[in-house]
Amino acid sequence: MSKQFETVQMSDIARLAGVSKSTVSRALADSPLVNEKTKALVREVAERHNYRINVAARNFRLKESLTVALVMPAAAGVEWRISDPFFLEMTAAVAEALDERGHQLLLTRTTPQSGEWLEEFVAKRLADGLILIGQGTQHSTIERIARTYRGISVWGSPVSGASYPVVGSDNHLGGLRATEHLVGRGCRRIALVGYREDPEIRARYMGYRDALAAAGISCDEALTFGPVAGDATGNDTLRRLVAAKDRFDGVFAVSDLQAVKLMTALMQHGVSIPKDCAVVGYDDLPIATWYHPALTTVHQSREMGAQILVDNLLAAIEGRDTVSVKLDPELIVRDSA
Amino acid sequence: MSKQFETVQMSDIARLAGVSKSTVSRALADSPLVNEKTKALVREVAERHNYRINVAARNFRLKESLTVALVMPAAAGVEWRISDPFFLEMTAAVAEALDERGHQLLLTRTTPQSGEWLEEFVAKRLADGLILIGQGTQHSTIERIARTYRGISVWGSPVSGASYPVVGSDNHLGGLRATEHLVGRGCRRIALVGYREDPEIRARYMGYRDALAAAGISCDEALTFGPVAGDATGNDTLRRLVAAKDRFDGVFAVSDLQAVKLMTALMQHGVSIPKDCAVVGYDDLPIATWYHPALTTVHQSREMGAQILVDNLLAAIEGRDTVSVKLDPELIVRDSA
DNA sequence: ATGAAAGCGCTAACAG
DNA sequence: CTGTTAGCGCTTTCAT
Repeated sequence: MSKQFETVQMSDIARLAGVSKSTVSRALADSPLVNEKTKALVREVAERHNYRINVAARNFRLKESLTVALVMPAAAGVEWRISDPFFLEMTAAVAEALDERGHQLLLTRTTPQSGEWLEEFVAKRLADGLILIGQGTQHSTIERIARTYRGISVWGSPVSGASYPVVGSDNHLGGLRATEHLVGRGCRRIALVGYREDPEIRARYMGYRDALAAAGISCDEALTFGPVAGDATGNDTLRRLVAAKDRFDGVFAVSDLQAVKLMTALMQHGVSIPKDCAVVGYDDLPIATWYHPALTTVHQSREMGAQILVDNLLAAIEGRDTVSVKLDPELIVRDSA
Repeated sequence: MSKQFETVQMSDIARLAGVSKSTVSRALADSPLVNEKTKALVREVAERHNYRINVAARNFRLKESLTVALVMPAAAGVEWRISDPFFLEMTAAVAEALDERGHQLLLTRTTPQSGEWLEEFVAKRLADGLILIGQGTQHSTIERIARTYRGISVWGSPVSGASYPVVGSDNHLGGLRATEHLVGRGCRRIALVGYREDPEIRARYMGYRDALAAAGISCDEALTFGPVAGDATGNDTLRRLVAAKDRFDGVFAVSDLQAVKLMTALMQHGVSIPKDCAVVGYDDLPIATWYHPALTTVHQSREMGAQILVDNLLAAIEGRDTVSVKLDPELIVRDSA
C-alpha cells in the first residue's frame, strides 16, 4: 500500500457528505438499510472525491481476503520450477476462474521440505483458501491440515476417505487409452517415458501396464525409461532412448513436454514419426497442436478442472458440500500416432 | 483467512509468557530493545503453542503487504489471455525473483477498457506496487498514474522522459539482428509475421525494415503478414502464408509462438525448413529448443529482466533510484535459420 | 528493558 | 433509517 497516494478515506467522505461513517459504509455496500437519497448523495461525494475503499482495511475487519493462494507441492526430493508448463497453464485457468468469482490469485512458492509448510501458510491468513496443483506425495500432510482447516481444494488423484476434495483426470484410464491406441495402431514394443514416483503419474503408468497386459504384450522393463527432465538426467534418458530407437515402435510419454522433447531427439536421429515410431503424450498442452507432427495426446480439461477446483474451494470455505471428481480423459488423435 | 483455525494470538502468548503484548511483538521481531532471556522465553512459548503471527493484521498496521501485483495491459482492442506463453514465463520469473526478496505475487486481471483501471487498482491498496508486463499502448495511462504513485515497474520499451522505470529488450536491435541473420544466410525475400500495433513489436518491425534497407532489399508489403493469433485471424494468416510459400525464402516472426505455428503450417505443406525457407523467431521460449527443427530466435533474458523489474519496483517504493534499461537481445542460432 | 495505551480504516452490533 | 461505539490483531509512541 502506498504511503504516498493522497489518502482520502471514509471519514472524509462522511464529513463531506454530512453523514456518519457507518452510513457511508452502508451506502457504499448498497445496504438496504440506507435511504436511496442518502445513498445517491454519498456515492456522488465519494465519486467526486475519487474515493476508493481501502480493501486491505476492509479485508482485515472482515477476516477475509477474497484471495486464494495457489501452491504446488513437489514430490519430495524432486526439483521443480514454477515454470512447469502444465502448472502454468493450470494457473492461468485457475486465475480466470477465480476472477469470474471475484477472487484473486496469490502465487506462492513453498518449500515442502519443512514438514510444516502448509500449517505455516494457513496460519499466515493471507488467503481465504488454498488450491494445490498436484498433490504429489504430500497426501498425509494435506490430510493432516484438512482435518482442521477446510479451505483446501486440490488437483490430483482422489484418495478414498480424504478430508479434502480432489479433482483430477482419471490417470489410470488415460494411460490405458493412450496405450490402447498405440496397440490398436499395431505397435507391439511400446516404450514408456516418465517419472513414476508421483501417484498421479504412477496411475498413468499402471494404465499403460494394464493395456499391455490386456493385449497380451509383456511389459519389457528395458523399454521403461525415466523422465526427460530439464537437467542432466533428462539428457541421459534422451541418449538412452536414441540408442534404443530400433527396439521400440511406439512411445507413451506421461506428459506432452516429455513427448515433444523425445520426438525432437528421435527425429534428429533420423527416426520418422509416426512411421517408424508412434508417440502419444499426456496433457494436451497448446504445444501439442503446434508441434510438427501434431501430437496425439490425452486431453485433461484445464478449464473444467479449474472451475471445479474453484467451486470446491469456495464451497468448502462456506461449509457447503464439495465433490471429488475424476474427469474423463479424452484421447485426441493427431498426427504423431 | 480461516474463521475456523484455532486462533492463538499475540495476547495469548503474552499471557502465557507472563509479559506484555508489546514485548511479544518486539521479541518476535527480534528487536534489540528486548532482553535476550526474555526473547528466548517468548520464542519458546510461541513455538510450543504453535503461534504464528497474523500477517494480515501486521500488514494492515504497517500499511504494507509484501505483495506485488502483476498486471498485463493489452493493447486496446486486442484480446489476450493470461495464458500467453511469454507472459506466463515472465510471470514465473518474476514470482521467483520476488520470492527471493520476501514478497509475494498477486496475479491480477484488469480490464484496460475502463480508463481508470490503474487508479482503481492502486487505490485498493492490495499490493505495495505494480509490475506491468508489456506496456502496450497504455503509456499515457501509466504515465498519468506514475506521476503521483511511485510503486510501478514495467517491462516494455523505455519511453524518454517517462516517470516510471522500464526494462525491456532492445526490440529494434533485436529485429535488426534477426533480419540481418536471414540476409546473411542469403535470404532475399524475407517475410514478416506479426501484429504491429504494439510499440514493442513495432520496434522489431522497424528493425526488420532497417536491416532490409541496409542490405539494399526493398521491403515488399505483400510479404508483411498479420499475426498468427489463436483465433480465426490466425488461421487466415496461416492460409495466406501457405499460399504465398514460394514467394519468400525467409521469415522473421515477431514471437516464437507465431514462428512455431507458421513452421508447422509450412512443413505440413511440404516446405522444408531451413532448406526452402529459413525462420527466425523472438523470445527464446523453452519451445524454441524443443521444436524440430530447433528455432533460431532472439533471446530476451527473462531472469535478468525479472530481477531488474523487481529491483526497480522495490527501489521505487522505498524512494531510491531506479534504472530504465534496454537489454541487449542475443541472437541464438539453432537449426531453423 | 518493559508495559500501557492509542490507533491503522473499516464494519457491525446496539441504540435511537 | 442513521449515528455511536466498540473492536479486528497488531505495532509503536510514550511513560516508567
